[in-house]
Amino acid sequence: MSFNTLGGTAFPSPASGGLEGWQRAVRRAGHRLTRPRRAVLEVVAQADAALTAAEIHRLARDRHPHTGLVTVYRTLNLLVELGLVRRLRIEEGGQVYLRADLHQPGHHLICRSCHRAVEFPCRGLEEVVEEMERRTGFTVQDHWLELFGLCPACQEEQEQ
Amino acid sequence: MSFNTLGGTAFPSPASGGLEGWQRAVRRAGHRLTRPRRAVLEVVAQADAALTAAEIHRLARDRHPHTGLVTVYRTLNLLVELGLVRRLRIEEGGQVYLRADLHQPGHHLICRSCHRAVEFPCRGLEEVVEEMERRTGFTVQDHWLELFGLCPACQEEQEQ
DNA sequence: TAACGTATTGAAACTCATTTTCAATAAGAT
DNA sequence: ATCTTATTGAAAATGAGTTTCAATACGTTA
Ligand SMILES: [Mn+2]
Ligand SMILES: [Mn+2]
Ligand SMILES: [Zn+2]
Ligand SMILES: [Zn+2]
Repeated sequence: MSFNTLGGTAFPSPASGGLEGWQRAVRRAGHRLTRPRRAVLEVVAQADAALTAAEIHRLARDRHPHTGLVTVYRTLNLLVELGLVRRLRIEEGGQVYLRADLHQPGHHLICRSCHRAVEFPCRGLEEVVEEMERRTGFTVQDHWLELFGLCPACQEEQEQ
Repeated sequence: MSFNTLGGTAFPSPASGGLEGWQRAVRRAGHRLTRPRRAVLEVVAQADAALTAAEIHRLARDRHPHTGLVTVYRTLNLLVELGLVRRLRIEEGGQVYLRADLHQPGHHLICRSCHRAVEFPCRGLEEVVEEMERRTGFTVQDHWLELFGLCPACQEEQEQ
C-alpha cells in the first residue's frame, strides 16, 4: 500500500461508463477533442486511484507520444472545471488528480512522524452517526474523520 | 464558520507556560537558542491561529530585524519535528503552522446554521479504526471526528 | 475533399514557496 | 577569554505549476 494512493484499488469503483461521457462533456463545453486531450482523458477516466500530473503525463505518452506536460496540466484543469476530476493537495505541496466519483472528502490517515496523509473511504460510520443524532437531536448532513498515528514505514523506523 | 478556520477560539488554549517550555525542549534536544530562533518561537508560541511562514517572518522581524526567511523555515521544521507545532496544508496549496495544542483532535457536532459546536462522547468507532489499520498498515493513535448538520433549534426554525 | 479561422499545442521562460550551499558568525562549553 | 562548531543569511538551486508565443491541427464550411 503506497502512501500516495488515494481512492486506492482496495476499494472498487462504481461502474464508470466514464470515458464517452467525458468526451461528450468536453465537446458540449465547446472544446476540441485533440489527440493529447484524448490521451489524458483516457488515462484519468480509467485510473481507479489518484495520479500526479507527472504520472498522467507518462501514461498519456503511451497513447500519444508527443503529448507535452503543459497540455496535461491544461487538460486536468479543464476536467476539474467540468467537475469530472478532483484536485487533491497532498504531502509536500504536491497535487494529485482523481476521478470525482472516487473522491470521498474528509477522511484521512495522517502519520505523526512523516506527516503524510492518506485518504480513505469511510465505511461503517452510519451507526455512530445515527446514535449521535438520537442522543442530541442534531440532523447530521456530513462528517469529517481524521485518524492520527504512524504509517508502516515510520513504524519500522521506530523499531530500530 | 468554515472548515478552514484553523485555531481560533474553537479550541481554547490550555494554560500555555508554552514559551519557556518550548525553549527548554529546544535546548534539551541539543539545539542552541539563538536570537532568530527565539524570535520565531515567541511569535508561534503566542499565536492563537495558524500562520504562514511569510507571516511568521514578518512578525519575527519585529523582535529581531535581521531574521532571515530561511531561518524561519528551518526553525519551523525543528518545531514540527519536536512535536510542538503542526504543519497544515491549506486548500490553496500552501502550508500553515499552528501550535500543536490548538490542533487537538476532538469530537464535535457543528451546526451549519448557528455555528454552535457541541462536544459528544465518541462510541463505536473502534471497528472503523481497526478496519482501516488492517487495510493500510497504519497504527492509529488518535482520531478526530466532526459531524456537520443542523441543531434542533435551527431545524425548527427552518420548518417555518 | 480542400480551404479556412482559430483553439490548442509544446518549448522555453517564468513564478513562487521551499530547500540547499557555503563562507561568516555567534552560542555556549571549558 | 578562548575555542569548537551549530547556526546564520545571501544567493543559488529546486520543483511543481503557469504564462508566452509562434507553429500546428481540429473541425466547421464550402
Ligand atoms: Mn464517511
Ligand atoms: Mn473518539
Ligand atoms: Zn510516516
Ligand atoms: Zn444551529
